Amino acid sequence: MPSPPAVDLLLATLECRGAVSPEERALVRGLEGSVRRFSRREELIVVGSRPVSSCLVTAGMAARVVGLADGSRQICSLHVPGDFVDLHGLLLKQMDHSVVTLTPGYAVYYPHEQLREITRRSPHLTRMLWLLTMIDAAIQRSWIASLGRRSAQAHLCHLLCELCLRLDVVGLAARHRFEFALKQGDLADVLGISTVHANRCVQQLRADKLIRWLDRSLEILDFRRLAEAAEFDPLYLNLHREPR
Amino acid sequence: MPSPPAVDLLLATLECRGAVSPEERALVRGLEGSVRRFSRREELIVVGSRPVSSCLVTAGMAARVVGLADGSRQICSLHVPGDFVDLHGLLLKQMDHSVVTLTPGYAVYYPHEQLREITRRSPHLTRMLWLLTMIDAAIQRSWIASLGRRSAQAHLCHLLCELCLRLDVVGLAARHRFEFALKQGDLADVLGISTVHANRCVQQLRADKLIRWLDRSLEILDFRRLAEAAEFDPLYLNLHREPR
DNA sequence: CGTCAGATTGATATTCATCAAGATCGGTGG
DNA sequence: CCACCGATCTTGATGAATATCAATCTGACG
Repeated sequence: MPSPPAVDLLLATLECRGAVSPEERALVRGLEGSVRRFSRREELIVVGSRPVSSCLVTAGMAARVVGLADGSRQICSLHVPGDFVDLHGLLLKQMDHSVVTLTPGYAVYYPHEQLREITRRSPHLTRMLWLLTMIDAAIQRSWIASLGRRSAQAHLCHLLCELCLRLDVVGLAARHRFEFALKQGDLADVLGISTVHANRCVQQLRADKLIRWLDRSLEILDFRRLAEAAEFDPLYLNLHREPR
Repeated sequence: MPSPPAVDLLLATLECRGAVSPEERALVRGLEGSVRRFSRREELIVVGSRPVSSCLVTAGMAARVVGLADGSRQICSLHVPGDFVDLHGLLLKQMDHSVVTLTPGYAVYYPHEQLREITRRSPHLTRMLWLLTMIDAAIQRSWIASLGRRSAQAHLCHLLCELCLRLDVVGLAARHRFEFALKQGDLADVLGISTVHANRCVQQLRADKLIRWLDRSLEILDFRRLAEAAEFDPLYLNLHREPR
């Protein structure tokens, strides 16, 4: 499988949030990144490094990871196709966390110089890139709320609702069904719980007939009930076009 | 007590992260905001609203809050003098959370139009404002790591280390001593635990002679040990000037 | 067939929540 | 001045959520 068209994914992600003019579209299409194929458990970006390019996922899933001294780790964001994993590296010079892959896939690295050029040429595109990083931050806030105040069970429901909508933006979640190739251990590192407990939460969702999850493919059987269990409100994903 | 000079605080926050040229300084000094005095438990920004200005705290402490249906709430960021609480409102149109005050203080509201004008006139200042929002996001990531993988005790240690350094940037934490007027219930909403448990964690820090906390004033008695207990690494706060 | 990673299950231990009751303290009306 | 009040802090007892440890089970694959 070759790498999916990176620029189309990026445009889909942008256009879901606001209008993109033909000139701006041309600017984005002018980006030239280097494609990288990855397998599971590769380090796309290393903590402490000073990247000179930003990494867009085009297939598969990656995660930002903070490692603790006792060997445990916390995943502080998940990235699906169309996501800029480290656009913030354009501003923050030194990485305070790593980015690792959770599944096989593809990524494209765009040199910061090209992105900076875009910020010089188009204030509106600059705002849209900034907006992408702000949506990222909004997702992090919702994760904080889940970690702090939701049960592990509700947290898992919330996560699945979020992923389904985010994948739908890039056309990867038709009929509430999407590829979900995480190991349960990775899921535990997202939810901040043990692998054993993560497994029990998954079992519960299966028993409640809320999801079907077999072999890397996950289907949400009843989105409404899942969203209710999680008090899920998609407002924070900014899935509506705003006037410029 | 009158409102502290807002622009100086903002400049201190910016200059701690990078150089500001005289012209840029003039641009910032040209900002005209409206001052607001607040007491505890006021809502500076209401969830669901569409702000037309961004709010800079100049004295006291404010927090972004997500409320859950069962009446509980999670604080997903704390804001100290010099912090733009909702700069992201410039990009994200509708607020996905509220901002409430945790202590009395002052805030200044800058109309988005003025901020947008800055982004038109100075690409470098734009990047610095963007950087501020990115530091905010980095702090949120570290909170996620604490919520997910640290004990409540270590989480509290980490929080106090962070606050001490952030307050030091604006000169409000000389000799590891700063005003900390949160109620223990608010602290619990930061840490994602119950008030009772928060109290026990505080007691423990007192018993270990790591802090003294009396009457709104908190002193860190042994920063090094506190940082060790938390595995605190200040890298994420970006407290070093980077070349433009 | 043996091996290995991952999923699952059961038993037990820790952490933290909840409930209830005092203790403390500043403010307030009489 | 003093009794009272509400908010907050503190402490103890008990229960629920989650971690940890240890097996077993499953399927992919050399």
